Amino acid sequence: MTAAALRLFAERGYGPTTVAEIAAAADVSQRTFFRYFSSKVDAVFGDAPERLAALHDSLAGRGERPVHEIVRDVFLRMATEFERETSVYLVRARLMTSEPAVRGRFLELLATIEDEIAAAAAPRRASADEVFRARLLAALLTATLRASAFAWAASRGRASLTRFVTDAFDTVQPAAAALEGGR
Amino acid sequence: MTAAALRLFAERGYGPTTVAEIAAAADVSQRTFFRYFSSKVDAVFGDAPERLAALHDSLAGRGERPVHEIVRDVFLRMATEFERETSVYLVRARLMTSEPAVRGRFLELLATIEDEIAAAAAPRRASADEVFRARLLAALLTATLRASAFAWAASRGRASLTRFVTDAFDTVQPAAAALEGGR
DNA sequence: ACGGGAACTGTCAGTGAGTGTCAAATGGCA
DNA sequence: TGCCATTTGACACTCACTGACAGTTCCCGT
Repeated sequence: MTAAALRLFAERGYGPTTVAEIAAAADVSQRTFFRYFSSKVDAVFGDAPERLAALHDSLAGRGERPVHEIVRDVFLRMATEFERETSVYLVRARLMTSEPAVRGRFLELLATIEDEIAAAAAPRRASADEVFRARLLAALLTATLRASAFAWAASRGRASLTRFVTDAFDTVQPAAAALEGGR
Repeated sequence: MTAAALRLFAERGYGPTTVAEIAAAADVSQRTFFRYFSSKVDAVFGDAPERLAALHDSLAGRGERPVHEIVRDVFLRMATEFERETSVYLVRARLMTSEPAVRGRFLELLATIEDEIAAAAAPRRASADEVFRARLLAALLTATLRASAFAWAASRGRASLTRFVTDAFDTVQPAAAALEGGR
């Protein structure tokens, strides 16, 4: 179903493709489409729940390791998957840059990721200041993913996504460590 | 018209309020509403164009000053305005946290701001690597605004927004300076 | 093999956002 | 007053999305 949607989006563009057409291409009713995806744009990010769950589990199962290292690993794992199936994810990346709605949804997903990270980084019963620091840390970390994704999309998949992510984390590392370690 | 929309959103909530109702409250036709705002959610951020223009001008008119200092000043000026008219902007902030659509629009606006900053930070005829560094810098700088805005909204306007912004920029400063100064 | 309940799917009707088209109104300005 | 341009309203239409209900499929113990 996601496959049918992405194919149609790639062929005719996001806007001109109707949900009815996607449903027909996937041999289901329109109503069924909306049982699987809560919106048209969600069909583009069908795997979001799993990715979020993976992040959540990794953060929950961290021992003493700092949050930013966990996040770095998770993001790198994601980048590797993206590069393994470039064709699929490039369609997505292109939609992301051309269609405001898709871009918006992507940003919302990143915000959810950010919430997840911020929650994990804040100590139990954190002060307002600690909450803010956790949020800022999370914002910094998702900034790496956002910048990498856009740069990758702009290069049309020719540049190395994993290298972008690695570089981004290298530059952010000191600030992140300070936010987490520092008093 | 923005005033009428915000009032209705605050009274009945975002979802239940229809565009027809907003238009009626503002004594215009529904068609006219959509001439002023390209979507329902846009009525919440009626001042976005001006703010974007202000940022653009400040960036264009910078001499030798680094981008992150300019952005810091612009953001602080915005924060001051927000705190001057708390009642209006708190409605917005609350909608931002409760309504996914509003939150999405806010994130898109931030992304546009990010584009603006990235464009200003990248040298003319930049290499792919320089473009990425500019993007990352821009992502870091907007992260400060995002974290501050959410923290402020969470505190229901009781905490100091300008202090959040100041603190955020202090922690990001080294990384930003490195991204801009370092080759 | 069979009955029954649960989960899945289709049909239908409806709401509301957003757009194109064109005519009417409005507001300077000569 | 008459002319032009910009703004507004009215109407009709598309499409995303939802609620309600009925039919279908699948799985389970017997």
